[in-house]
Amino acid sequence: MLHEEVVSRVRHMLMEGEIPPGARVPERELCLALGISRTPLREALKVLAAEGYVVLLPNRGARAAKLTQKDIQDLFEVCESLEAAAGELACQRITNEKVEQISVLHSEMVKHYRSKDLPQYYRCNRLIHQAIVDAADNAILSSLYESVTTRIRRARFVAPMHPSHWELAIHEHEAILNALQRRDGAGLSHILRRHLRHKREAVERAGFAESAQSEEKEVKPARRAAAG
Amino acid sequence: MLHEEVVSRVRHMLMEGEIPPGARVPERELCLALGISRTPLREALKVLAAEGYVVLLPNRGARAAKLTQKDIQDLFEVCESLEAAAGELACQRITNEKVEQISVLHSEMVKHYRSKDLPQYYRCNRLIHQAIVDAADNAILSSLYESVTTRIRRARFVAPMHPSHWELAIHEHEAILNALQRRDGAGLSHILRRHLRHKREAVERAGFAESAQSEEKEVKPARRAAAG
DNA sequence: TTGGCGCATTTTGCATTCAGATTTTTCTGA
DNA sequence: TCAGAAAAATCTGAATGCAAAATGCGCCAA
Repeated sequence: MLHEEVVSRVRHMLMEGEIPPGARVPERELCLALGISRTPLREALKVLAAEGYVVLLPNRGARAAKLTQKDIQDLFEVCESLEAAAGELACQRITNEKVEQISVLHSEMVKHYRSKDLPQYYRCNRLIHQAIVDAADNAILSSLYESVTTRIRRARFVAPMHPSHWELAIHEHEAILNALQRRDGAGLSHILRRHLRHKREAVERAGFAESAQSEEKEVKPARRAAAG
Repeated sequence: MLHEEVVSRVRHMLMEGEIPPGARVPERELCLALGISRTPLREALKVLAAEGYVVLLPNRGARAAKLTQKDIQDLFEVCESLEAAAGELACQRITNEKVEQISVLHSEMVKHYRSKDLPQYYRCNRLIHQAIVDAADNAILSSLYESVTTRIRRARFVAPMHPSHWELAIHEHEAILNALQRRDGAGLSHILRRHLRHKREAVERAGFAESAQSEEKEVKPARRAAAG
């Protein structure tokens, strides 16, 4: 099994909350579950620590990193800057074909919006933002964006999404596509920022209750009830 | 020896060019040199790969990552956005004491400029930029900035710095301090961007000759002329 | 002389093992 | 019954060992 395979699988577990934030990462169990020995798992944990998914306590193993409200705020702020930068650069560098591809994705997304298919809508949404970032043709930017959005997604705000916010998001996406077609870097940058701020506001409204409680429990069941 | 210790030491080696870009990372030798076994070294290499300092080739070990002109361009672009974001946020959040500290650093830097003490000048310069980023009070931003600037510094453009550019940099720093004191986020953001662009231009002018040659050697003596 | 093939050596990736630290359990005494 | 201490069990961090892959070389044929 490749190291990267182990890293993704464990990262996925952390993302999905199979290992809840603050909980110890059970080395032994994971080795059993993945069918590997401790060596590659520990290597993966080091990488995940560098990525910010776990924290390593000397002689006390690894714990799944907590995502505080502040962490999420920080991630959103950085994400906003990265997207804004991507918008500026994308307008300078994007090809007509790429714009066309994004346009197609956009139509598809609107279609899913009309049929209120949230998962598919999210999928298209992600692909569009990803495509814009990739169009900036900056590998560093892409990798940081990937890292930041993944960590944001870890917070799992699958709130049902208020209809008014959803509609607003669609309108913003129209503006995004429009700015991209006009190669209006400043405009795209601006609208991307606003778009993400709105998302963040929606997320904060929806997420507060949920994350407040998970903040409380000091997650340390130790004996019994390792993961339900 | 702590894992982090190993990571820093090897990263330092990569930064200093003791392991030149593109060269294989000799596991065995490094173990000897650091007095450790392969296990912690390999863990460190995984982390450094995640950080982008080395690339891991399956069953072929690790190689020091190359820094192409494109990589440097990408890093500068991202760095610019991060600093701009930091400037905006810092103006909203910075305390008077922090501004005062930066002001002191600034004076010190000007002093070193007057006496043409480049290393000390660079030191103050770094501390000022770092302080502004830290004043943004965003842990994610700080860590990404740290990572990006470190990687830029790896390129080692210790060009003697043109007097005209140096003077310009000082003027820009005056403006930076001024914007910070006025809490002019937009202004600070703008001047930080311009400042970094100028640095990048200077670096590109100075660095081209140097990096062009190191670009050539395919650092892979092995079979001779693998990609001549 | 040169190009291709096969074998020995080296290197990589992972499992296993070992020493040290930590946590849990048990025992003792009040 | 309970607090504190000692001992056992567990867990972490690192070294070593082993199988598989890759590299280096030597040989053979054209």
